[in-house]
Amino acid sequence: MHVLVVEDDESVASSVMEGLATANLGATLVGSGTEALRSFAELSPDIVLLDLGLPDMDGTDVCRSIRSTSSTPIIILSARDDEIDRVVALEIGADDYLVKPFGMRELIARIRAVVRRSSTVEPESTKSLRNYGPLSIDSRSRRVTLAEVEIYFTPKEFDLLDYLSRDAGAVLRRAEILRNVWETNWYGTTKTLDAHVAAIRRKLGDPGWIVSVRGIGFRFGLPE
Amino acid sequence: MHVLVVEDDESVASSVMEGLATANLGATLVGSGTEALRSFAELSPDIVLLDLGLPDMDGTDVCRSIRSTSSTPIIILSARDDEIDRVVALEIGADDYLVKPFGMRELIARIRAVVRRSSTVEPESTKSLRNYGPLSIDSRSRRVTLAEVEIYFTPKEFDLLDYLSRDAGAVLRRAEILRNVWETNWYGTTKTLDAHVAAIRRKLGDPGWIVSVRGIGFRFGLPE
DNA sequence: CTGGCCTGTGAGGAGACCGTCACAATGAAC
DNA sequence: GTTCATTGTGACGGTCTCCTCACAGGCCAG
Repeated sequence: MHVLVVEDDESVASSVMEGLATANLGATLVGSGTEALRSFAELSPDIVLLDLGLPDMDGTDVCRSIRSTSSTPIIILSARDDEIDRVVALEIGADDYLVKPFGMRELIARIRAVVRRSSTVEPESTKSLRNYGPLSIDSRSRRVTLAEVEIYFTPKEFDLLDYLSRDAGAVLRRAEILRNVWETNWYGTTKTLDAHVAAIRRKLGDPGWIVSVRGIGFRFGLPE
Repeated sequence: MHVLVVEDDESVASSVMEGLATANLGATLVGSGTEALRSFAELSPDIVLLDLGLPDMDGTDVCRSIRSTSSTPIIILSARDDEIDRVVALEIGADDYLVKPFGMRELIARIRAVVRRSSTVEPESTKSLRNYGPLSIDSRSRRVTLAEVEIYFTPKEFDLLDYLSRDAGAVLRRAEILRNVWETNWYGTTKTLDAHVAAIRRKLGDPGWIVSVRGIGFRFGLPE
C-alpha cells in the first residue's frame, strides 16, 4: 500500500505523514499540483490524499486531471467546510472529503474504507460460489450440489445452510442464527431451528456436516 | 438504482425520501433493524442508508449483519459526531459516515460517489446480442430467435426476458424484477409477473428456460 | 443413579406460494 | 367508434413450506 499525500501546509503534512507511518502505510509527500501529477504518474499510488488549497494550481483541477487517466481513489482534504465544496469535489470524482482539522484515526479508517471498496477482490466469505470438499454452494443461483449431484433445498433450508457455511468451522449461537436467517429477533419455539437443521442433515446424508454444540448452537464443517 | 433507507425519525426520513425522489433515485423506507434486514434480503438494493439509532436493535449490528452476506454499499447516518463512532462504523464495513443534520445535495453526491466506486466492474451482460445455446436475444433490435427461428414477444414479455437473461444463472427476486421491469416499487400479491413468465415459457416451448424458485423468484438459464 | 434440561425426529395442519384461467382495463391502429 | 393486441387482476386449486407439538433420547450436575 502506498499513499500519495499532496499538501503544502507543513504542520498538517507532518502530522498526516506521521499518522500514516503509525498505521504502517507507505507514503510520499509533495507540496504542489505539478509535483502531484508528476509523482502520481511515476509512483502509481494506491490512493491520493489531496489538499484543495495548493500554491500553484487549483486542487479540483489536480483531481480532474488524475481522474481523466485513472480511477485511483482520491480523498480530498480541505479547510473549507461548505456543502457546495463537498458536493463539487465528490462530483468531479473524489471518493471522500475530509474537513480540517480531522483526527488521524478517522483519516486512516476512511483510507481503508475507500481502498477496501476500490480493490475488487471479494473476501472469501462473501463469494457467490463456495466449495467444501464434495459440497458446493452457490448463493447466486441458490443451488447446492454434493458430489456433482444437485440437491434441492427449500428457501429456509438454503438460507440456513448458506448462513452456516459462510462461517464454516465457527460455532454460531442459536439466537444469532435466528436473527440472521429468520431476519427477526423473536425467540419463539427454538425447535424451528432444530427442525430445519434436521432437514438439512437428512438431505446431505452425512449428519456430520452440521454439528450441534450443546447449549450454544451449531457448527458447519466437513465431516470427519 | 434503488436505495434502502433505514431511519426511524420521521422528519429526517421524509426529507431524505424527498431528496432521493428529487434526484430520481427509487427508495424504500423502513423504520427498524428487523425490517431493514428483511427488506434488504427481499429487495437487493443498490445501497443502504442506515441510521444508527434504531428502536429495536443496534445499527452497527444491522451493518455487520448485512456485511456478513453482501458487499452492498452502506452509508451511515448518525446524530453522533465523535471520531470514535465514525472510526468504528467505517471499520465494521460502512462506506461512509454522515453526521446529522446533513444537506441533501451532499447526501446525493456521497451516494453517487460510493455507488460509482462499488460498481466499476461492468459484466458482459450489458452486451446487446447474447446467445444461450440455441436461444439468441438481441436487445437492440428487440428480437429473439430460437434455433434460427424468430419468435415474437410482446414489449413486456421481451423486457422481462431481457432482464432475466442478463443475469443468466442467478436467481432474481420477484420484488427486484418488478422494480426493474415494471419500474414500480409496489410488490404484493400480484399475478402479473407469473402471467408473463407463463407466456414466455409457452413461446419458448421448453419451460426449463425460466425456473421458478419457490419463495424467492425466477432463474433464467439453459434447460438441463 | 436420577432428575432436569437440551436436542433429535416425525406428524400434522395452517397458511403461503405458484400456475392457470377468464375477464377487465388500457391503448393503439384503422 | 370499432377492433384487436396487450397488459393487469382476482379467483381457484393443488402443492409445498414451515411452525408447532409431543415424545424420545442424550448429556450433565449433583
